[in-house]
Amino acid sequence: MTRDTRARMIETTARLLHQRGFYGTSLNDILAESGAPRGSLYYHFPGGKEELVLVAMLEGITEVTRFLEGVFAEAPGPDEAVRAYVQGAAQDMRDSGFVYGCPVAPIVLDSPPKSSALAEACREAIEEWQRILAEGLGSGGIERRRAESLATVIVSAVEGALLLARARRDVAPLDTVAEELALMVRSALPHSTSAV
Amino acid sequence: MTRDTRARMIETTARLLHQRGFYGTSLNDILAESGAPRGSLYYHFPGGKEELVLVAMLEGITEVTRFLEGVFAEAPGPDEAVRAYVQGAAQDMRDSGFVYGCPVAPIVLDSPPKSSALAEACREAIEEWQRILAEGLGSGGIERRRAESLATVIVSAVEGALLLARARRDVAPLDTVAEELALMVRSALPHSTSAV
Amino acid sequence: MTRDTRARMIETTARLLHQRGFYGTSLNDILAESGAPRGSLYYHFPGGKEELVLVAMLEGITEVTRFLEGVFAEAPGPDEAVRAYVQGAAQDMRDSGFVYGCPVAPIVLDSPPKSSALAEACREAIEEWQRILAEGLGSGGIERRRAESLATVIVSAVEGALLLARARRDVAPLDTVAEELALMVRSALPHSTSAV
Amino acid sequence: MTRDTRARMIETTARLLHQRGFYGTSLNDILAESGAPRGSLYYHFPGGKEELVLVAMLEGITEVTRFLEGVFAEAPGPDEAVRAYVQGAAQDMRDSGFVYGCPVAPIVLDSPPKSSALAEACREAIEEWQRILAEGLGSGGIERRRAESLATVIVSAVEGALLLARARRDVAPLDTVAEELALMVRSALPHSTSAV
DNA sequence: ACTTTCGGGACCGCCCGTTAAT
DNA sequence: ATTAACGGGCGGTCCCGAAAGT
Repeated sequence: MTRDTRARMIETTARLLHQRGFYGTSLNDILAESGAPRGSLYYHFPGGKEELVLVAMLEGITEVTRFLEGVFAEAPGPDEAVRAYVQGAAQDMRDSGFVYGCPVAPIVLDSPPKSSALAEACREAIEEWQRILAEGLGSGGIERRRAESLATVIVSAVEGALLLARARRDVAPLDTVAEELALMVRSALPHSTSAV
Repeated sequence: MTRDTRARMIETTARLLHQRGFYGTSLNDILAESGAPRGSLYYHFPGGKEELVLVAMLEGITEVTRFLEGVFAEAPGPDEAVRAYVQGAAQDMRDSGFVYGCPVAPIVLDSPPKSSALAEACREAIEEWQRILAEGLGSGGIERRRAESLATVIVSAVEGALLLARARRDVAPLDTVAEELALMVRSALPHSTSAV
Repeated sequence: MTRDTRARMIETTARLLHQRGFYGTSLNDILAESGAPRGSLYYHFPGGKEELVLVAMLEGITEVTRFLEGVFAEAPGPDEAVRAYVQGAAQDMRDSGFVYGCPVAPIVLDSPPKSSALAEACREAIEEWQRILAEGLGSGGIERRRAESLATVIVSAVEGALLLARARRDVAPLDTVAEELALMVRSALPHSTSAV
Repeated sequence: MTRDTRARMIETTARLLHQRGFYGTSLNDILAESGAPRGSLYYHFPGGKEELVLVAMLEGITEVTRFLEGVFAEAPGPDEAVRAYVQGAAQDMRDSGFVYGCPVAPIVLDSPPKSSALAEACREAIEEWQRILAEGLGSGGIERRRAESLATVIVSAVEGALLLARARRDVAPLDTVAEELALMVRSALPHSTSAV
């Protein structure tokens, strides 16, 4: 029961963070939706809201990281890996009714107070994703510096496309970005003939 | 004095929205920082917080739109226009101490309630920016469909790069995105030899 | 236009007082419903809310007083006069959708602050109605002391029956009270055989 | 301590409702006078003001109901029971410094919004009192229909006399009504000689 | 290990009244 | 006779966190 309560609180928190950000997510809502009593929160998360949010965000980050590692492990080439990454994000969006996007974006834009821990975690998550992408592109033969630039563009474009998709309630921007990023990566590959 | 009070409230609201989003921006903060009394708020904005936020956001949107139109009018080519656009965003970020990003992003991610007006305005702003970009790219000779795809990627990448820049408190992601997007546009131009 | 605005404000105030009492009636509501601008209120009623309420209440009191005088002037006997009085109140209730009751009751029960003027007016209105009733009954031959007692009972029963009628949204209590009070008065008449 | 805080809030609420009605009774006043912190209110009464008011009113209603049942159980006859009932009301008025009247009257006259629960409770309380009175009179030998009519008149007259007493800050109207109602009931009793 | 109850401050919106300018 | 623009305090609700009590 203990684990259930704790896990349910984390899940609910993650969802509410996506929907309404840090300040828009109230502990009361979390408690009400997860069915946990008030006291339990401070038993499981003595650090209060910030700790709970951090844990929920870290779980989301880990999922994204795992997924990103997976696509590079499984895709036939870097361009296909990137396409799969973006399409995975699109799927999450669609499946969740345009709620689930990037787990760090809402925190970054709300910039909660006393948030060195939260802000740090956001920064590190983004760096990790960039690193994985850069390595994946590098393995495909793209020169290191270029790969890092492309990784930055890819992370940026996906973050932005998630935002556009949510605003339109339509995954079309993610589809478009998936194609263009794949093309961009292909163009950067060493033996590419750059056919568009 | 009238204009001053009203204008000051809008300015303060815009800044706080960038810093902490819709839910993190309290009317008390706005009133305290703009030095306006509570009665004035509901005189100038009978619709309350939502109306004030809408007005502040619309002003920010207009600024971006104007700037975007300007870069295409003045730059020698579409690739340079895109570079100037992203560099303009980078400059705003730097000048504001990593506070000012996109005026619609915080609203989209907070998805305020009863907000058809706010959500609609966000959607329209993004479409407008995409339209301006697509037209600008089209004028440079890029085929219409491709221009629209690139416009989506550009808007997405800028949105995302603003988020990355904020997370890192460093405009490097915007610089990188500026270069890569310019390159991407140049590659799409008809007489391009696509040299990378 | 002046009279119109002023008169409309008074009317609206009277209605809102009946509906929600002194504290439940806001100047904003009055202004909104009467279509008058804010400044007009303090031009016509420098004393603010309390003065406006006093005026509105006094108009209502005068109407009741006039009606009460009328029934005694026109009815064939005191018992019929009392019946007509109560039925008049019932008609007001019904016609107004169970909004209009006694003009002083909401003020008495809210006991507004600094209200010597309002409270005094309520007290005087009640005394006036009792006086008219006592005189009317006395003219019918009922001994003076008894007439005064009956007047008190009649005013009380009507006040209470208005409250019951409103609570039930049904004028039945007023009909019942009309019959019983008429009977009570007839029983008190000198030549009455007290037949029921 | 739990019971104390909750009970104190209810008591204070009841008193303030009598004094100033629903809209004139602020939660701030209640909290200040009962010494309870804000959080306790929404813990004990999640429904907010309306729930607190409902509970306070129901307690007052129960007291009246108990008292009414008591007078019929103890008085030698229906007329004496009615006299005792009215005198009980008079005593409450006097003892409370002309604050305590009927617990439902202030709510009925303020007709709070969204208040089906409150309005319903008022209606039911009045019906219950009428029922008790009608039964008590019926037990004394008064025919059922007449007893019901008299019950309506009695409840009405007491409600009204409480209002008159409060307006005058004098229980005289209640004394008068006590005598006249007792007389009225006696006249309606089967073996009455109807001596006045 | 977990819950109940407290604590008080912040939220946004509305309140009534005033002022300076017509 | 009316208006625009304050002025600031109070409305009910909800906030996050802690304490007391199992």
